[in-house]
Amino acid sequence: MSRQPSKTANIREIARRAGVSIASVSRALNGKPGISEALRERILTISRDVEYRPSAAARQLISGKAAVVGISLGRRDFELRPYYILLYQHLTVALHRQGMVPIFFAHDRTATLPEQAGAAILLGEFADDPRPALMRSHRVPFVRIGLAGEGFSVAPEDRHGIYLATRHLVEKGRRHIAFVGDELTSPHSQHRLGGYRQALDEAGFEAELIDIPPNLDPALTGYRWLSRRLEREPRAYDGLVCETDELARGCLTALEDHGLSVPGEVAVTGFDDLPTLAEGLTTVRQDIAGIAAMSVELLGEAQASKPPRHVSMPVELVVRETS
Amino acid sequence: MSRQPSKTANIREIARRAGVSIASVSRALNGKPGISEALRERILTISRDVEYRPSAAARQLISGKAAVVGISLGRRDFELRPYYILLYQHLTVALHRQGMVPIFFAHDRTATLPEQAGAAILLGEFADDPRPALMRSHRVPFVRIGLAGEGFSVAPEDRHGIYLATRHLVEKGRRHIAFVGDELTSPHSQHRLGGYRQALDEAGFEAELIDIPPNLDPALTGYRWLSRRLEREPRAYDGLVCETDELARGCLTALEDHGLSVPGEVAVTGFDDLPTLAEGLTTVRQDIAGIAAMSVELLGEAQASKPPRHVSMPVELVVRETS
DNA sequence: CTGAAAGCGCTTACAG
DNA sequence: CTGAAAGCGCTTACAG
Repeated sequence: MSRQPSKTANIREIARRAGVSIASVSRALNGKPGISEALRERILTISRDVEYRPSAAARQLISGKAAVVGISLGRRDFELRPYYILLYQHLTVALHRQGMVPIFFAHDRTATLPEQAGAAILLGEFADDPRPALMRSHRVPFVRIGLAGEGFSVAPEDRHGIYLATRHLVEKGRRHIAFVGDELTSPHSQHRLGGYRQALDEAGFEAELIDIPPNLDPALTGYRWLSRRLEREPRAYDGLVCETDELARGCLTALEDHGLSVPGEVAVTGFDDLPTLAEGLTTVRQDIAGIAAMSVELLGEAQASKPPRHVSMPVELVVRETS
Repeated sequence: MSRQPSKTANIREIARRAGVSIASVSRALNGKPGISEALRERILTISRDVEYRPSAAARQLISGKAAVVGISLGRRDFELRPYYILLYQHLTVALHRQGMVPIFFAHDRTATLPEQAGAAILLGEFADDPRPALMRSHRVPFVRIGLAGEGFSVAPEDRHGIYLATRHLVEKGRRHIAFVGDELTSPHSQHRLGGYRQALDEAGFEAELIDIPPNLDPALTGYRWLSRRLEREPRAYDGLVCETDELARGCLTALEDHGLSVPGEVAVTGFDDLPTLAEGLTTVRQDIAGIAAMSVELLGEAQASKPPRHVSMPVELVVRETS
């Protein structure tokens, strides 16, 4: 906004400033061997100073195989959830910044990814997911988002986030705190559930789980489930730790329809901090843009055959009106 | 799948086959002047034969301004709806086929689009939407999806689709058919509502509208609304024409919870034919991939300053178990 | 009307 | 470790 878009500096400009050849700059930038550490450092610094952005076009032209990154969406239309849309959004931006081009693949189209893309980002992984093996057999470098595992991966601190939310409710004096989750046996839920259990253990309280069957509409399903529960026992809980903001919204609506005040009689927390959806909701914020950027960074490492690693992205408790 | 990906023919290959220079091929392909009609025809024929695909990378490299297309999402987190995700998916693929690169812009980030992209696709337009004016003032060619209007646009046959669904219920012998919509006063709803009214008029029945307030979770909101209505008057309707599959899902659940059989006592239709969500649901199918492809085609026309046009994409009634 | 050549920004053998 | 040069596919002055 403030600064001129300016003809973004290219490799030649960096070479000029560093007083070296463009070949050296290219090597430094791409982490290729055959260059001294000192020179690499100097070049990297300069490229940062001039806010160098590689030209996707040029890279693609050379590689023939365009710098196309296939973004493989999750099974069971998990991908049709708000959280993922935000992720897509940031992923397209983060990839473009690095001169890469995104193409989306519905889960059942992922078999065609290797022939159209040179790298992949896997979303919504599940148990026995065939995609990692597929990528390996086609030698497609990939990063997965959401779960730690073999190879490169990025995930928010699920466990810690739920731990923070639960402990927050304990500190607020809540004693009957239930955990509301969607398919609690899934590996993904396991982490969040773990954080809940830990906080309750520390407080010496009993855990109580509300396991919503996997569903396309968590808010509606959560609403119905909680409504039935409250009909039988209106005072069952004074705190609800929800696995997602959507689930929290469903619970909030059910509480309202049953005349229970929030946070007076029941406190509620969510997870994700989605725009609009999390308005007024105490929740755990994920840095979705950060996750996207980190994924792309790791993808670069994967393409450079560096040793795999998992990165855990920090989360943050955001206290609003529901607790 | 069947044919080898094969190194796609390039401009040089076409020149070789035609026995001319690559400059002539380029001119022919791009409709540039300075080439005889006869030669142009010959070259065009050959390029068709070899299924020539221009290299986006090379073109971008030259134009400097990359073929970056900003996809601007709608207001109020409309974009967080399943339908749009499918659209994004097909849009990324369609753009890539034409050598263009997608970047997503959240609605409130659209102001930054002109400096980052050379063209735009606008989704989820609303009344007094400032985006078209913004694009014009920055001379960014654009296409909008979802509503006819000035300039280029693509939309499914909303009106006709709902007309088909409503007439279908009439033919099935339904007499008390209500229309369930989300924010019925919006321009988008107007079209669908029009199709409903037309079919009822033809049958000589009374229209009845169920207007769900605009909401982040249509399924839940529709569920609650219908539940209350059914508590007062269980036999109020024998047919429900829903504006979207999501709304239909909410209604179906409400009917189930009230012990009403579908389609025995009440028939239900949706709109969109979303995967999983529309399973077993009688609905109106949109050709989302077709809409995406057409948008990209029109974008090409917009960039070439051709006269603006609106394209209406056909829809199709899909009869399943709920009617 | 047609062609030979330069050049877009980058990577990568090939020399040194 | 470092550099000069070729080349990815295309467009566009510049000559003819």
